[in-house]
Amino acid sequence: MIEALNEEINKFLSSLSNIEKNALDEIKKRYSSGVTDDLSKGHLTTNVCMIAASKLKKNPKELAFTLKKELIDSNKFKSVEIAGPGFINIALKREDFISIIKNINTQSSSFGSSDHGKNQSIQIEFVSANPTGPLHVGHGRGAAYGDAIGRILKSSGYSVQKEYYINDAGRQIDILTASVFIRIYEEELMGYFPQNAYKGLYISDIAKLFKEVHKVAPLIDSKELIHNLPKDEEKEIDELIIRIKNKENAKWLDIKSLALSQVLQTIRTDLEDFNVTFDNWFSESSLGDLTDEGSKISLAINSLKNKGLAYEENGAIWLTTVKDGDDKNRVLIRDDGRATYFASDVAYHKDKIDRGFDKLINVWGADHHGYIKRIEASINGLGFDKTSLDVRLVQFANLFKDGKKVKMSTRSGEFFSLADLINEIGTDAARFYYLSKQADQHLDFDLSLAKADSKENIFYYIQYAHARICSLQKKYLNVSASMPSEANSIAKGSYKNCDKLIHEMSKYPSVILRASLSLQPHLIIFYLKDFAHCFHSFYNDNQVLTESKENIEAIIYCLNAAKIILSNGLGMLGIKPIEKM
RNA sequence: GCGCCUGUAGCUCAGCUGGAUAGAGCAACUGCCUUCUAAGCAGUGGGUCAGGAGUUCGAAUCUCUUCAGGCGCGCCA
Repeated sequence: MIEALNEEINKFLSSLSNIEKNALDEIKKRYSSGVTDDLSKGHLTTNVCMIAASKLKKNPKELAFTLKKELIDSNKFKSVEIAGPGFINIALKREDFISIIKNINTQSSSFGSSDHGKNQSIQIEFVSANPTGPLHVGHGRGAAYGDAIGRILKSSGYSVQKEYYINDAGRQIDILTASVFIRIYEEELMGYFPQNAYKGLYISDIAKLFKEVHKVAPLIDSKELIHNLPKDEEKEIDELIIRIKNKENAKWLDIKSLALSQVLQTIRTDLEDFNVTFDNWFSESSLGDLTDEGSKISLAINSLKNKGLAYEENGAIWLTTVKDGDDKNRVLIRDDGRATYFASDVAYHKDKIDRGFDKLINVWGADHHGYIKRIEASINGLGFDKTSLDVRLVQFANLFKDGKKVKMSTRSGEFFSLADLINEIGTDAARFYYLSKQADQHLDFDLSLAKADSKENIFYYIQYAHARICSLQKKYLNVSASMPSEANSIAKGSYKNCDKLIHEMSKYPSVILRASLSLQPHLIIFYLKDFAHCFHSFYNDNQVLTESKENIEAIIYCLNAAKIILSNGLGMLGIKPIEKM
């Protein structure tokens, strides 16, 4: 019915005298019509008169008076009122208001979806954690967020691709490989273990597996490998890596290959358990090498050089990023000839754009915010529109258990992994609490609360509403052959108590649209909380199953719509509704 | 020092491209279970939207500024 209202409003706007086309277009763009906050203001409301008034320098109430008359004359609505500074509030005819129930039941799982995206292609890159160990709870938030906005955008009519970028080419992978190497040759190396190697149990597991699948030949010279290494922790591990690569290259490559595939498999499994899947896994190493002139990384850097944006200084190759607002220019190729992580990233983003997406979304940890300017500069430099990239920052989540903060560090091996979290509270509750606050804000994740059977656990509050409806339906089907398909007594007005519930349901599509435009899943959570409250209140006021047969049918039909709302809303968050508590 | 984010009820947070009396949960206090799941409902109290100035019909929302807190400022990834 909002469409019908807007149609009348547009007719009204066009009929205004002395209106320029520009002004008309702007008013049409800026005004909004929607569902009222609550029934005391009618069903629908529009601010068009206030918007038009400021544009046309007229009195909003005068405009409202004229519009009101035309809306009444259209005979499409039950009543029209002017309110406050110039709002127009509309009450729908009973049958139009009630039609929302049938609408939801008919559209069912697709209710709330739209074609707003017009099938534009969006690529979302998220998680992309270094494959050096299992995912921790910090990664979980990015995973939940990226996956949720993927689901929301898809339902809003976008063609979505979800991608994981595997940083499998850098120093971190070398450290991972060295860590496994040391565990494999623990005895020969006489228990030597550098400070900066990864200490997690999974390293030993990979070492053990390696020994099972490969014939482990003895080291050529174990003493030489660890003899007289630098004292500095960083230099120590780097020197060790160089020595192993030089002296034991075949073993190094075998170990690296197994370590990487094992860690990636763990990550993939953890994500699947977390109900997150990717359409594409993109490997950094596939960007190739600087020594290969035809590689993606060489082509990207040459393109920047040819445009005069990359220059040499102090033996390194730099990209001018300052003109795009960066603090300083950035190094692409180090003075020793190796590419930086940034160079790979430039090539990666070029590749993404070359693949033809209309829009790219990167979900990054908030600690990377200083990185945005330079990547935008590189996109600009490559001749693309930097506004096609939207970087969404996700703040770290602090985990609290029994009132104490849980620390996380991959290297020390002491961390609360995503898998631990899933074991502790389950995938759905974990996703729910990750998404319960704006992604770019700090989140205190309280494990005890997420598990609690108490009122303050909003996750169960919402699920409880769904379960209660399921329970009613089950009881109804004990005495009836099939689910009802009409809400006659509500339509006739002989059962009015659920109007508030219906009104609340009618807000759902606009909530989804708003969440998709702003990429904010938490809006859905807040809506669901309000909606669940509305349902619980209704449930408390009515003894449904003792009503007349006609009323029972009408209410069960109506509550099925409510169940669809809850189920669809949770579905946007990747959460399964609970049928029984 | 520069940049980004944040400051709303005792606590944790919502608040749409500026709109109607600033909302919710928890905590506190009152009530509601012989009836569909009380993990529920109804109600009461609680606010100078950090401070100040500006923009306008209208500001928690936009601009400037002060104060307070967090994060980032590598030829790391």
